[in-house]
Formats: sequence, structure tokens, C-alpha cells
Amino acid sequence: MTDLRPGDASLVRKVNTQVTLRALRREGVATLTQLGRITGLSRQTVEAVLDELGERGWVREVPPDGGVMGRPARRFGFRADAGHVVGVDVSGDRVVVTLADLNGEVVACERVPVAAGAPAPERLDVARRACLACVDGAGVARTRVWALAAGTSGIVDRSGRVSLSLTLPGWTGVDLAGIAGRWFGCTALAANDANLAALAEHWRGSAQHASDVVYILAGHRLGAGILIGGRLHPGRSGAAGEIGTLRQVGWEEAATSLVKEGSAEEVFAGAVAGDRAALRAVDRYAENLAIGASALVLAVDPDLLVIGGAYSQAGDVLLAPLRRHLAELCLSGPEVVTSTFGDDGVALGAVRLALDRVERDVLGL
Amino acid sequence: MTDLRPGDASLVRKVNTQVTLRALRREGVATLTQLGRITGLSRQTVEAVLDELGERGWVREVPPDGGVMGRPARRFGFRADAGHVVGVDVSGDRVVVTLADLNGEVVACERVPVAAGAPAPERLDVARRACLACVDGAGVARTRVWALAAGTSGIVDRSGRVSLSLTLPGWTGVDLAGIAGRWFGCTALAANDANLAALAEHWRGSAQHASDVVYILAGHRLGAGILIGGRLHPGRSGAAGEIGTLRQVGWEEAATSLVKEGSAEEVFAGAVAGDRAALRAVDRYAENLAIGASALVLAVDPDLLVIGGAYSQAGDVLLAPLRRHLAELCLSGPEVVTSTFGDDGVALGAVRLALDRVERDVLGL
DNA sequence: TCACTTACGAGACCTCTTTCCATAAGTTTC
DNA sequence: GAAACTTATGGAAAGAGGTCTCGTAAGTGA
Repeated sequence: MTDLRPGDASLVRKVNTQVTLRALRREGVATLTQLGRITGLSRQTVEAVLDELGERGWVREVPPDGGVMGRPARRFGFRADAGHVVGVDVSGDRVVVTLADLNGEVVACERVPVAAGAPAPERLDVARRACLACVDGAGVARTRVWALAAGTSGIVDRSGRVSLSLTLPGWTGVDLAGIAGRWFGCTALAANDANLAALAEHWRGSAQHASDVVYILAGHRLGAGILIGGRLHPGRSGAAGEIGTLRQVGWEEAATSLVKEGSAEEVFAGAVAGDRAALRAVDRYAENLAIGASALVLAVDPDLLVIGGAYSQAGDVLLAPLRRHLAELCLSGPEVVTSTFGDDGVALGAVRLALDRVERDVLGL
Repeated sequence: MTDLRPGDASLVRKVNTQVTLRALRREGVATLTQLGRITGLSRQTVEAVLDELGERGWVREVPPDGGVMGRPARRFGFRADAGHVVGVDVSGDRVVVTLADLNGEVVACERVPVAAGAPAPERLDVARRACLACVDGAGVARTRVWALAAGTSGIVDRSGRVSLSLTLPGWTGVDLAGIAGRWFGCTALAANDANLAALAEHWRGSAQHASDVVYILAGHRLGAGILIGGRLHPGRSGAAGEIGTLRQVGWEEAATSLVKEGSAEEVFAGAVAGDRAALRAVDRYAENLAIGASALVLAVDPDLLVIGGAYSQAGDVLLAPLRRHLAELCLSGPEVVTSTFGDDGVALGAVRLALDRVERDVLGL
């Protein structure tokens, strides 16, 4: 249950501050009267709220807009650059850092390769340097980073510790959130990469209008992320969606079955060109994929199934057989689409996660 | 996102009414001063709120409690009998009706057998009569039933229509919520029986302290219900957890494998007695069960797995092998327990669902 | 009967919101 | 260039809620 706290008059101010701030963020720039109309509050109240927000540095007055009739109205804008958040994707062979302002607009991006076999301390150091370089390069003061979120492959528990990683050496047991928190001295979060990719699709990608989403990361390895009610569902131990370990679903074979015919890219290219062996290989892959996907789909019954990861670039060559096999397994399956962001979604989803935290903690709720 | 409405002073009153009402419901009977301490509100405010609630009929003043020192305090109690809710379980061979007051205390219960082959209209009529008889028998005015919820096997969509039933004749397509709403002229809901059983366990049974729960109904047929964050997760089409159709998980064989050796009860009894053939049969059943369960567990990663349904009465004879097989399939599975209510949980969960609705709509939020 | 304890009730004061009205600062028209 | 019109601003007053304080009421125990 939501534990409800009693409210005095200041609660009303809190709520109205929220309402006003949200409206202003949507509008970008607005006058007092406009905000009053939008929020349903009186102009006076909006003014008082905005004064307070101005003092706190959230809001800035911008020059009035000439040209219209009547006395020019004071105009206010949300200071999206009052703070920033960092999203990091620490994957097998690279680190991707995305810096965004409070509106979620991406300000800078940094990609740094890292050796697949790099031990954990080295990988962490690469990530740290990349984050600092990204922030410094964008001319953002390090103290202006209010939150950071990191995504990585493997199972990440609620506290942001990597509790199991099969692919990155020495990665199991790394307290990713704890360590990353010290980079900027801000709150830090960590989550599974597929989960974050799902979040990114829900935010700005293919899954914007879906509430419950299953995201399948189809690449050299297979992973899955789940959104329930538009929010991350990590599960008790952060392992929700990690269905790969179940032998019956055959996700372990899936990847190997594909590369038997050559590199994955070659196989998909061949399938596009109409090569029958390649088509068969893709079909087999899709079938294996569908078994695991259907387990997730039947369990969660999502609005949408998003296929991401490197292989999703193959598009309909993969999707068509996947849809077919899925339809056989699930009586009434969800819509299936490819991801908008592919691998870049992880860092973007991390940004969203960090923003969620900032909006909850700093902007209050 | 939650759409936030601006608040004036009356918002504060609404919130404080909520807080007070909740506290009073927890306490049962309390004085103004006690409520003030609990809620953090001033005595004055509590008094004003209670006056208002008294006028609306939610709250009643009860005689003061003598014996303690000082001036006797006025005492107030929540009027749990101001309204009632009905929970119905329409299953293959019987209808169970549970009538509860606003505290969720069960006031009356009615069990009526119904022929397994009964067509839908007859089944509905039996359910209707049972509901009316239960309410009338308890001396509760029919207009005092504020909400009704019905649980049934099969897939029930968001609107409360049975979109697929494989076991009840003519049941597919029945608008259960719509029809049941006319019985008392109140809001009516319908949901899958396993989902409601899960809700009951979370409310008052084995799953009270778990937030994410997978409930498996193990009986003549197999079904599953899922709770996320303590709330029902029906999924897009109401089919969340309906993993039985997936051939790989082998839930279809599970049931048949058991009864090959005789009736299920005999087999479990034999296993308890140490009969080797029976033990093997139970082990095979547990193994099949574990495959489907692990798919759900890996997908959702719940805090708790509850085994309900008729077979759960076998207790450790079933649970021990189930835990063993599950541990093989899921690296770090959740705790596994048997249900508290068994089959009775469906009607009780329906009560909880109806109460949730009443609390949201009538008591406001 | 007196002291002690606990609850009640009225009044003062604070916060936040809304409504109303006079005033300011532009544009358009004559 | 002045008058009329439009739109925004700023201050005063009123109302709804909530808290705090203090005197009073209504019990118990000696």
C-alpha cells in the first residue's frame, strides 16, 4: 500500500509546484497566464510558485515576446541545464556514455572501445574516464551531474551490484552502482542492459504507447527486459526475463545454430538475398527465439514485444518467421516490432532511469 | 505518468480524510487523541474529519471506555457494515459466494454445486441465485452491495468478458462482469480464478509479505496468476501466466501423467505412505510442474511462488520434489510455499478485488 | 473533598488559494 | 499624436484548512 502522510497547507503548494513544473516542462516557455490556463491554477499562484522555483534555480525568466497585442507578458522557461544526468552502457567490447539535461535532451555522447577480456578494474576505469571526459567535454561542471545510471549485461540486483555475469571477466560481484556513485559523488543506479533498452523504447522509441513491454535483445547473446505499467520490472533479484538458463527454451542453441553457417551478418545478408540455406538458418534461429519469447509473452502477456540487439537490424527477414513461429506458440500474441535504438538504447534507457530518480527525489513526488 | 491535478485547500482535507480513515480502519475503534497521534494530525483536525465522515455514514461514535484515568474520551469506530462486497467463484462444479463487509470480514458464505456440463445460462443463473441467497440470508439489503467481483477459470479480458474457456461449456464470450453487475446494480468485475487466488494469498494468506507473487493452481487443470507490486497483473488480454499452452513446458502431460496411476488423491496418499510407484509418479508430476513454473519464475522473478489448488494439500510430498526440480532449472529461485486457502481463495480474492475498487472509487484516492 | 489525569472546545494565527479591481504597458485606429 | 482597445501586473480582501495554546470539563484515586 501507498503509505499516505497527512498534509497541511504546504502540501497544496507542493502539489501545485509539481503541476506547474510539469506544465512548464511540456511547454518549454510560457507566460503566467498561459500556465494558469493549462494548470487550472490562478495566475497569482503560478507567479508565487515560479518565484520560488526561480530562487531555487529551476526556472528562468526569458525576455518577453513582442509583436502581440496588449501588454507583453513575462515569460518563463524551465532551466533544463540546471542539472544533468549520465547514462552509461558498459558492455562486452565498449562503453557508451550519454549526457543529458533535465529535459532528457542528449547533450553529449562518448563511445570508447574496451577489450573483451579486460578485467573488471580496467573496465571500470575505462567507464569512469569516459564519463568524466563526456561531462568535461560538454562543458558541464561535474557537480552538476545529479544522477547516473549504468547498464550492463548480467544480473544486477536491487542495490545495483552485479550478482552474476557470465560474459564479462571478473564482473560478478562488482558493486557497479556504488562505484559509479563516487565518480561524480551523486546518486547512482545500475540495471540490466536489456531492461534499460526496454525503457528507452518506451520513452522515445517503438514502445511509446505500450504499457507492458517485453524487450528481447537478440545479438551475440540473448537477453530480455520487462516493463510493467511503463516501469522497470527487475524482479526480486534483478533476474526477471533471464529465461536463457531454461534448457527447454533453447536460447543457448539459438545463437550457435546461427553462426554455424558463417558469421551472423553473412547469414542475414544471405537471407535477404534469398539464399535458401541462409533462410533456413534464420528460420531455425527464429524458431528457437520464439520458444523463449513465447514463454515470456505467455507469462507477462505484454502489449508489445520489441526485438532489439544487433540482429534486429535484419528487420523483416528475422521478424517474419519470428511472428509466424510465435503465432503458433501463443494463441493471441502481442504486436512484434523492432527496436528504434538498437544497442544505443541501453545508454538512453540509463538516462531515463537516472532522470526518473531525479524527478522523484529532487523535483519531489 | 500520473496526471496530477492542481490542488486547493480541499485537497488537504481529502488527504487527511484518507489518512484518518485508514488509521481508523486499522485500529477498529479509537479516540480522537489516539488517531491524532497515529496520523500525525492535530486532534482538532481529526475531529473535523470524523464529523464529516459521521454525516456520510462511514463512522459511528461508540460509548466511551470507562475504567481509565481522566476524562473519558469520545471513541469512534469505522462502520464496516455501511456497505458490503460480494466475491464469487464460478468454477467447473460449484459456485462459491462470499459476502464481506467493508473491513473485509466475511459475513456469509454460500456454496452451491453446479453440473460440470451445465450450459452458460444455467451456470449464470445458479451463480445469481447463490449471490442473492447469500446476501438476503445475511440480512444485508441488496442496495448495500457496493461492488461484486467474480472469478472463473479461463481467460478474462480487461472488460470482464470471458474471452476463452476450454473447460466450461458455452462460457467463451460470456460478459461475466456485465451480467453480474445487473444482479445488484453495482459495479462488477471479473478476473481469472488463479489471479484472484493469488490476491487472496497476498491479502491474508501465505504471500502477505511478498510484493511480486506467482501463484500456481495445481489441480485437475493447471493455471497461474501473477501479482506485481501486490497488484493483479492480468496482462493485455487477461492471459498473463497462461503458460499451459506452451508445449515445451508440458503442463498438458503433467495432469495426465499423475492420474495414470489411479486417482490423484490415491497417488498422493500412496506417496505419503511411502509407496515407490506413487512417489515416482509424484516426482514426475513435480518435474513437469517445475518446467512451467520455472518459465514463469524466470520471466517474473517473483519474491514468492505459491502452490495452490487441490493438489497443494499434499504438502511436502509434492513441494519437496518441486523445490528440487525448480532449483535445477532456476539458479536462484524464490521461496516456495503452499497456499493458505486452497480453492476457497478464489472467492476471497474476488472480495479483495471488489474491496479495492470500493476503496478507490468510494473512499476516494 | 482535593489532587491528578485526560479530553474537550474556543480563539488566535499561519499558509495557500481565489476573486476583484485598479494600474501598467503595449497595439491599433482615427 | 491622442484615444480606444487588449493583455498583463500587483495588491487587497476573503475563504478554507490546519496547528497551537489555554482555559474548562469530566473522570479516577486518596
